[in-house]
Amino acid sequence: MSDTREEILNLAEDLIRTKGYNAFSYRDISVPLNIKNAAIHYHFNSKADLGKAIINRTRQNLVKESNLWKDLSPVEQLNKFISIYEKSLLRNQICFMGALGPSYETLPEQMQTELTLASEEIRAYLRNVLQRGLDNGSFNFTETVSEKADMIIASLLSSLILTRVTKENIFLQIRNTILKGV
Amino acid sequence: MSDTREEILNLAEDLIRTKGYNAFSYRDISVPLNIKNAAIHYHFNSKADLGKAIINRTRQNLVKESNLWKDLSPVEQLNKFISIYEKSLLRNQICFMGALGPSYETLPEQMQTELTLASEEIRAYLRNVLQRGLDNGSFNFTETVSEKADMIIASLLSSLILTRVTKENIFLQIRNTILKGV
DNA sequence: GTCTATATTCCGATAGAC
DNA sequence: GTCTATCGGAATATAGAC
Repeated sequence: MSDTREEILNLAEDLIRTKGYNAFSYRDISVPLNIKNAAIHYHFNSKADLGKAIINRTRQNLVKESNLWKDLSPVEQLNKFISIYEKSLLRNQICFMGALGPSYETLPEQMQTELTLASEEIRAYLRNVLQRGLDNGSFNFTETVSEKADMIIASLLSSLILTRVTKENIFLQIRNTILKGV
Repeated sequence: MSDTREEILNLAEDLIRTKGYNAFSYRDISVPLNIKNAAIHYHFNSKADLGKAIINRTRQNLVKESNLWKDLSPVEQLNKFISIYEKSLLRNQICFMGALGPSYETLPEQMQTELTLASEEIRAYLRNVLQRGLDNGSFNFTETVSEKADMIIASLLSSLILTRVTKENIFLQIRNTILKGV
């Protein structure tokens, strides 16, 4: 992959996760990268293609990372999962689901499809971690695995949003509560 | 307040909570209401003023509703609080915090201020309900009141977003988990 | 692969008539 | 209070030269 293409993806992802899909323009990419908007269109035919590529790359990243973690204990894997959100916080980003989900109805169909696929993969991954933790006795909770997974994902997603709005570190509180509850 | 002004507020609120602040235009309001965009500008000088008025109205609604509920038990008040989100779900809306929070950095300063004030009021209200439930023995949890309140708000906020993206009723799962945990 | 130049459309906002 | 008319700017996208 060309450097330019990757730099466009990196910058566009940051823009989506700080400002949102509908609030960034090609200008926000072309100026910092010192290129013209025609150059962006060479790499991505449309803004929708660019958006889709970003979600798809994130999906692939989860596959890669979960492969790297596959020999870790469920406890360690849960910590790795939570640390993804912590890294976002340090970059003043929210997660891509929290950034794109609220404007789901306005997204091009190909982005909606990609986003829904991503949500299924993330939830399946976490359900698997939680089930194995229950099986080997390192986790202990009364909710179903599905309920617990969705609760963890939901609270982490919002923690990044609420940290922005409240100007308090809601993420830290949420992480504490999650770890107490498994 | 004139009918037109209120109809603008109602429609704009729905647009924010279905599409987002940056994704709706005056056209989305003027066409359904059969008015011209100049008429909207008569009632609200700028889009920022309109956005601020919507958040402010929501703040006042919470004050009014919590006053109506003030003699209910903590358990009943928690159910009323959760039912606010359920009503949003039935209208295919997300809550205004979930709609505006992700694009916080792009909002006019007066909307940011109003939104942060709203978050403080909502959190304070729920903390109060939870504390009184602990005091009279109807709630039982080990987290701090502040942690519990933020966990509940965060999970409800995300439940509406995730219900859209996953096309499953995440809200129902989240509500079950919340009620098991207090 | 990147550029210049431009097409097209839409946006929020305002002036002034009624 | 609502209208017509218009301004100035910004958006995505494309054609064609280099």
